[in-house]
Amino acid sequence: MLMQNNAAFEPAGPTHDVMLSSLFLTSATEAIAAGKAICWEGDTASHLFQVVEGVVRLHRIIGEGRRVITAFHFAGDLIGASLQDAFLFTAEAVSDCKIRRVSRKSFHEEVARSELLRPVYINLLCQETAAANDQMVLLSKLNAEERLCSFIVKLASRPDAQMRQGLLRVPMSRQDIADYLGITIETVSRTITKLASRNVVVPEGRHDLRIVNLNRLMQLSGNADDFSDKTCHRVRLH
Amino acid sequence: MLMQNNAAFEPAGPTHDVMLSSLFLTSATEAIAAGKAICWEGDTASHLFQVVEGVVRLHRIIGEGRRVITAFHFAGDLIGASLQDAFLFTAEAVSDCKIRRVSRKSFHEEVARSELLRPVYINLLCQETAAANDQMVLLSKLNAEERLCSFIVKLASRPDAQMRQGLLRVPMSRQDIADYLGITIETVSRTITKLASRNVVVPEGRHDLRIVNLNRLMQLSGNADDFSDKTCHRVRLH
DNA sequence: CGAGTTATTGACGAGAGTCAAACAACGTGG
DNA sequence: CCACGTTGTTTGACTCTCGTCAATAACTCG
Repeated sequence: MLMQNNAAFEPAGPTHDVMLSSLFLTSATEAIAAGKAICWEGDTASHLFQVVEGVVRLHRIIGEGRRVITAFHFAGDLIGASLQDAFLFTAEAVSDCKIRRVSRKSFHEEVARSELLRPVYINLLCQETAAANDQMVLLSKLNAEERLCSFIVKLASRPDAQMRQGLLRVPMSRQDIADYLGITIETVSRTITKLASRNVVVPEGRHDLRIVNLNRLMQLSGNADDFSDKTCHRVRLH
Repeated sequence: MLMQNNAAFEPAGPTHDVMLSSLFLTSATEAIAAGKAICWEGDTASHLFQVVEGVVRLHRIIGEGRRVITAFHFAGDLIGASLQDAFLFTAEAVSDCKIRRVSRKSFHEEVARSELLRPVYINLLCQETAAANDQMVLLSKLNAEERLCSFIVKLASRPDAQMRQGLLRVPMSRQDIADYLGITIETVSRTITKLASRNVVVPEGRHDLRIVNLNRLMQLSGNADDFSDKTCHRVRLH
């Protein structure tokens, strides 16, 4: 599995963020309380959003209460860049968030106008597709332990991961993690317990994980080969 | 599950195809024998391809021989539109194929130059993401029967599906289907047998399915609600 | 501090995976 | 055109991972 970028959750790379972010700077930030929705699946996608602070989850509901989380978005990320007419997901704040919004119309006008912005935007779309492909691989072929380990590694690999002394912040609930990884909350729980007993990661409260053995964690994630160079050095434990 | 377009396998819509296709018309068609590769995962993505004839599968290999097929591409479809530097998949001919190629460089130059082509290209990228999201939902939450039914419905919904008297051509092997749906070849086989015993679809040879009860098939695909209007009328049995 | 929510643990079962054997389809050469 | 070998598919028996249901425990927040 090729991880072509470190942006496994969010599509935007750090350098590019800055450029597209400029389009959002004119609009005021809105505060979204944890659990509240930002937009709804099926609604007309009249706006794009940027996460300024906090974490957002995108999900779909299919029949009798089956929920699939298709992505998490973090500070700096754009939401809705790859939409045509309607939202293909409901976006909700995982934690208390601050967001900005711009109309889809003006966003596309600005992008169409600027020779500089255009490749950045296209790059963003490509990264979104790549991230979706990675997730397809995870959902197709990895077992529960591999899924969870690869999730934790990705979280820990984020440049803005709030980690000190190997303590990783996990803003989302077990249910969120389960729905993102295509397993149940019980399996998430059991897998964490198993990893803890083997001293790979140890939970500290509901929203923190102590990363005890990062190498082991990466091996267990089932993409050991890929994390060899690029991703590895991004993970700093202190 | 929202199916925002009929292009579930291939990202390009019929009207748009024509426009981007024009970029390929200057290059000669190449014949690719069934089973032969067109490009390899990890290689520099120096070219984009268009399928002129036949069916192509995109796949990734992860550790000890686990293969994931991320997409099938049919006549008219572009391969590699969402790539940045390297191929994120290996592309192979499912059946004997004809393809055209253009260099990524010239493709992007042409797109950048043309006010008309640009939105078409962006549209294509968005549809690719949407298709990937649909697949994520399938892989996350549908059981074997739902996966297979939704696969068959998608195949049958293609405008160019070679169907007469309810006979649907299935160019890919059971193994291909299994690797695309995230199940095993045995499960695919057993599920087809079960569907046949219930008179929903009946296999005729290895590469044809008789669609006996399309409504039932759509119900079983687990997205019954969505296929109600849009997709339904695209499926013509005769 | 206590009610409500979220997470963990246990017991059990079902769906899908694995391994292996039989079978059918297809293509080739006699 | 049929026999044969190869390849792909189906079926069976068994296993195992993960899902389900239910009870307990831990955390959070007013």
